[in-house]
Amino acid sequence: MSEDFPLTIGQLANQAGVHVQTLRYYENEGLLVPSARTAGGQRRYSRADCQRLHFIRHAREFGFSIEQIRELIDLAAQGNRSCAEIDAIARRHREDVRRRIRLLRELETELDRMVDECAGGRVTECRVLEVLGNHDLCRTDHGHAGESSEPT
Amino acid sequence: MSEDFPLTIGQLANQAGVHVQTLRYYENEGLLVPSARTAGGQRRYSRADCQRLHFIRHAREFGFSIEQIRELIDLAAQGNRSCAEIDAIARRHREDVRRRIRLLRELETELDRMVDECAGGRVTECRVLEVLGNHDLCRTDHGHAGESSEPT
DNA sequence: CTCTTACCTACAGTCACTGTAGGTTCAAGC
DNA sequence: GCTTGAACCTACAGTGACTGTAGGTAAGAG
Repeated sequence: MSEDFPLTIGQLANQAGVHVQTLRYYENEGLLVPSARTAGGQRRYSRADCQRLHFIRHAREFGFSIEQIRELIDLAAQGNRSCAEIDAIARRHREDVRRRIRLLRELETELDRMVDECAGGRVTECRVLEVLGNHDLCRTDHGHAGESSEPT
Repeated sequence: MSEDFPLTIGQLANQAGVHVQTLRYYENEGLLVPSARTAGGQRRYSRADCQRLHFIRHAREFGFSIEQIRELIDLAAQGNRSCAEIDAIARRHREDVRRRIRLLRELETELDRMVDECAGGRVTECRVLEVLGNHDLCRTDHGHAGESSEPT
């Protein structure tokens, strides 16, 4: 299952469960530059590169942005400093997640009312269309709950 | 406050609280084609156009995608049909919202553990970095909670 | 008739990838 | 050493729902 280091891009992608293009993208973004290349220009990833990728992937699963991960990696490299800045990034992200949950729950409430009140007749008397056409039928000021393009 | 119809793009944008470019984008997408243009080529929006925009904006606030809104408008135009398809779109969307809430709550749990356990010392002993570097420290299989690029 | 404001089209940028085209390198088998 | 096929390379376009910009045109007031 485990292969010898250094790994090719395909071996690393396979091991980490990401696409080859994703690794090239991370390199472009300066997150994961392979520690070597062959004479012919092919990427070779060391064990440290591999650990770094796992850190990046895990942080992505936690919903941190590429930019935040870049900051985390930069801060992590200065082991002697206080970890206050790292904590601040994580706390800010948690606030963001909480805010998104709040907005989505308001949205769910409105969707529940809309869907449950529709008696299922003709289109002309559809409650869903009625609610969408008239903001006064909403209980909460759901304002901008669903439309922002923020990640889940 | 209210202006006479037909409205210019700027007047309509102002009234609806969207950017002028957004209206041009909706036209490109076939969602809101103004019912007239001046001899010089400037857009003029009727009262019906205005109502349609409010429908679109409200649906966007509900988190429906442009594609879903296109379908809703198409279905709404066939007033005599059963509204089952409209309900289905709304129900599917509600399921999606619920799934996103579930994933975000798992994420919040992990972030809570991570942030709360960090004692705030040096970077080298930072719990946040430790958790991100080692998936075994997670309680749940948060897998793909935070990384998908779905809208809030 | 001028001036300013608002409008026009067309295109690039956002985010975190994903997909494609067209060409090159590597490692294995002969 | 040579051939073959898989994996690799770069560069660029596309996703969704906008937002921002450049360079030019129309409308309406004075």
